[in-house]
Amino acid sequence: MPTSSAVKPDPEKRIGLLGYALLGVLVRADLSGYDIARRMKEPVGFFWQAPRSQIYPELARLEEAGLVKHRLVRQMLRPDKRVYRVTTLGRAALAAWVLEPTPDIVRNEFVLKAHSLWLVDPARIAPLFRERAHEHAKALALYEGFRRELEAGLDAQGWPGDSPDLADLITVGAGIAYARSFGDWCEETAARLEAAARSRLRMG
Amino acid sequence: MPTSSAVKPDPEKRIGLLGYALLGVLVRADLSGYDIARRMKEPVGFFWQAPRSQIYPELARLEEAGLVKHRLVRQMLRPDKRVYRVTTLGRAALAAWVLEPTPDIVRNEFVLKAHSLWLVDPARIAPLFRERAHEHAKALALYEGFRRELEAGLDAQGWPGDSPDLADLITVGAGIAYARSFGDWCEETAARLEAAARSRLRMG
DNA sequence: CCATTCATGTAATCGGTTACATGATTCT
DNA sequence: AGAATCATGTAACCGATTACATGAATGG
Repeated sequence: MPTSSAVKPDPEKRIGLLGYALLGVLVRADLSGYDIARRMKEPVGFFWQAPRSQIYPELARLEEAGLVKHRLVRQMLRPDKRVYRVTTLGRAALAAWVLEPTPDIVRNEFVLKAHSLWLVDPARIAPLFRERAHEHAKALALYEGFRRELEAGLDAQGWPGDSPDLADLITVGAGIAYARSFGDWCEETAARLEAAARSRLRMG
Repeated sequence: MPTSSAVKPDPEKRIGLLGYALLGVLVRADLSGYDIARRMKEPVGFFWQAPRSQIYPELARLEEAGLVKHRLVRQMLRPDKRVYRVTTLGRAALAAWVLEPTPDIVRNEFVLKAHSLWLVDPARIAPLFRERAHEHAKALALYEGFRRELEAGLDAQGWPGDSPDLADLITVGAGIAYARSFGDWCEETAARLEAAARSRLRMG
């Protein structure tokens, strides 16, 4: 019998990806849960999403763990709000997590459908790919606009220092890579399916 | 007061993405749960994953819904197994799902980390991106090998008919697009971070 | 007048991960 | 002798989605 005494693996609450996502938003600016939710839609939502119902309890957990703290901001025309700030401990935890190894898990519903597309008349699916290509093109234009702004800002500075600007540039770069490559794939696929539909017609 | 009588929204069990993922594997060949699990790792796992603990109960649910059925295959040197087959109903459900609209949700842990990379010394993160670029390059070579084989098979056939070959080609195409574009992004980012590290050195 | 914004949450449910449990056979 | 393969599952937990609940102020 070894010295083990049925120890529970981890009594201190471990922080998950959602927690780091929120910390990543909060290190850039002090925000209320509501404001975080907005940013989890718009810039951060391009690579990570979280609804309010997930954000509020997670903020409480982060505070319990000492990674953030809040102060009450009283307002008269709007409801009072809790504004959160990352603590030194929280900042250190986030920085340490960045250097940890990252598994590469891909879960793509559209590709999952593509895998079974052979069950369906190609003439009926081709438009779905055309449409999707169009959406990616719109997203691409948006991201490229963001990137131009960020590049202008960085050129003015000379070098980034400890501001998040370089990280922002890198992040939109990922969005651009995604939108462009999947957009191209959608168009290529649409073309292939249209060709398949034509040869089907000829063959009866 | 309207005519509503607090009806539960859906008494018939609704099938989720996991169910369609399994159907998509099973329409191609009759398999045991164990064999499905293997394919959920290797070819399908490139865009959708599922462990055995998820697969076995889901197969039972699919059978209850009449979308698959199984027969017992007795073996003498190996344990007996249940081999599943998709029913006509299951095939129709899968085909219908392919034509449904698909939300575009991206959740990328590596990009989430990149968003907070400005908290860390660039000289320490650059290698992580170099490494990741290398992994994508390896995956890319693998996928391109698959594609060559599939293309050879399709050229021989002339046109795809009702076989999954064209869908396979399209699916590896997505893998290639992903591996190439994220690989390039990783290299570009590594270069940028190395440059940032150098200018940091100069500035002290 | 109705929808939206600001602001906070709870509850129920579903989907996914990790660990546990068993047992013969074959490979190193 | 020990690890891996074939074959089936269960249980506990965690993370994420959807729906519910409240209430003032502003904009169309």
